[in-house]
Amino acid sequence: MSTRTGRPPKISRREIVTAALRVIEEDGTGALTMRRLAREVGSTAMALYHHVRDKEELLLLLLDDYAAAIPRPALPDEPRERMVAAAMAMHDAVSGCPWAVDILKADDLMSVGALWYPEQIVDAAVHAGLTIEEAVDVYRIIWHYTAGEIGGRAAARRRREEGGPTYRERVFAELDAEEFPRLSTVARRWEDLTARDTYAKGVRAIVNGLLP
Amino acid sequence: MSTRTGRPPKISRREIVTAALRVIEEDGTGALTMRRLAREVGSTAMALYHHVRDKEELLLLLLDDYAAAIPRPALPDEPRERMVAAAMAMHDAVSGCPWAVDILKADDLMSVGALWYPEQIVDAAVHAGLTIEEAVDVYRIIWHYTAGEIGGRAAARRRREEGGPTYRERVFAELDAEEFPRLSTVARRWEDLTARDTYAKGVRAIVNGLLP
DNA sequence: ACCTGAACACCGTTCAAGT
DNA sequence: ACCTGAACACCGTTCAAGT
Repeated sequence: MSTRTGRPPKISRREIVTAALRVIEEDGTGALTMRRLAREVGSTAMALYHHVRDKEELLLLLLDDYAAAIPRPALPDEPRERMVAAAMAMHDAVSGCPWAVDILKADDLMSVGALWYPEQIVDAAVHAGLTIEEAVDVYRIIWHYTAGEIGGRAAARRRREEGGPTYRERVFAELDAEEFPRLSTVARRWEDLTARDTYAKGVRAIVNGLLP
Repeated sequence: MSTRTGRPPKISRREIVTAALRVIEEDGTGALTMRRLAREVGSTAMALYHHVRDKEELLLLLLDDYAAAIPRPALPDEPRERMVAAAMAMHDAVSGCPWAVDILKADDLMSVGALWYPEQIVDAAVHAGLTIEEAVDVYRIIWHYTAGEIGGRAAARRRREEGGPTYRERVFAELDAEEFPRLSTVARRWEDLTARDTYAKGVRAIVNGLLP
């Protein structure tokens, strides 16, 4: 029997997390401030601190909530293909919330709700003949690659939205063909060349390069 | 003959950049604020805006300066080995300034001063038999992996310095062995397993996986 | 041309007080 | 127990004025 006393809560963690996800979805991760979030749940910024320790804990909650909600695809049995498929599913999941990379990378591992991906990758690697230690290495290499790819793409999009010539464009426009013979031949096509999605190609290379 | 008039400058771009690098070296990238930097050069925050457009341009200048100062290693002739060596040199260079990842990734390419690395990698890839388009893909995959690895390691170090149990530690302590059979067997060794430097292993895998 | 001080519009977070 | 308002200690940047 619950006999807790005191003022009944006006807002819940659930409400806060839901509102936070909505804010990010609508106005991007930069818009998620404690004050904005408070306004969103009809309260004050300081009330939030009664439900989450600080902003970092909030982001962690957010991530768990988000990750747990994503459906898990059926994976092929063959270990190689299973690793690639699990990596791509992980990539898709995190692509949906690029802000998560900044939280996740701190521990080079995902939140509870997202541990399914590393579990699958490590398990498949062991089935492919690696030791558990090697399998962990493989997972981490794949994760670093995934985090780098998503981080890069998120930053590129942000830059594109801001408009105006990027630093790279300025640099590439006056590239010295003597010093950079290869880069100068692709300078004008760089935008197109780098717009292609090469994630799968990279994952396959890593998997093929690391499995016996 | 220079006949420019007006008040003579008290501070120069050079001075600003040098001071900024010193601040970062001494107190980390988080300590680099316009106000702190101004104090360091004996001026006001607002005076800085007469020499750099905004903080982003300052960071770009910083990066160029830093990258240009790094000595370039001699690379082996054999294309595969050259790619690996160039990637590792790039990794070393950027490791020295993890803050650079955030600037660089926006354009998935480096500053002028650092263009040497992609040039070498792309060139070696072409010598290994790839088309220029494929070579650019390889470079980008390597770069994403490199950025992810450095970003992850920088974040891990930051976290370690802060002390206290990480989120991962808490999660791993109560990991369900039924749901995560693989991860739970390595949970207690995770710290050690992930402390190992696997960058070279990853780069070799990518190179071997992508070259014919 | 270059520098300054005051001010703007923000942050995350703490603290003492209210209900 | 939960919420509030005021305040602290910051940010990057703009603007009008000085030399």
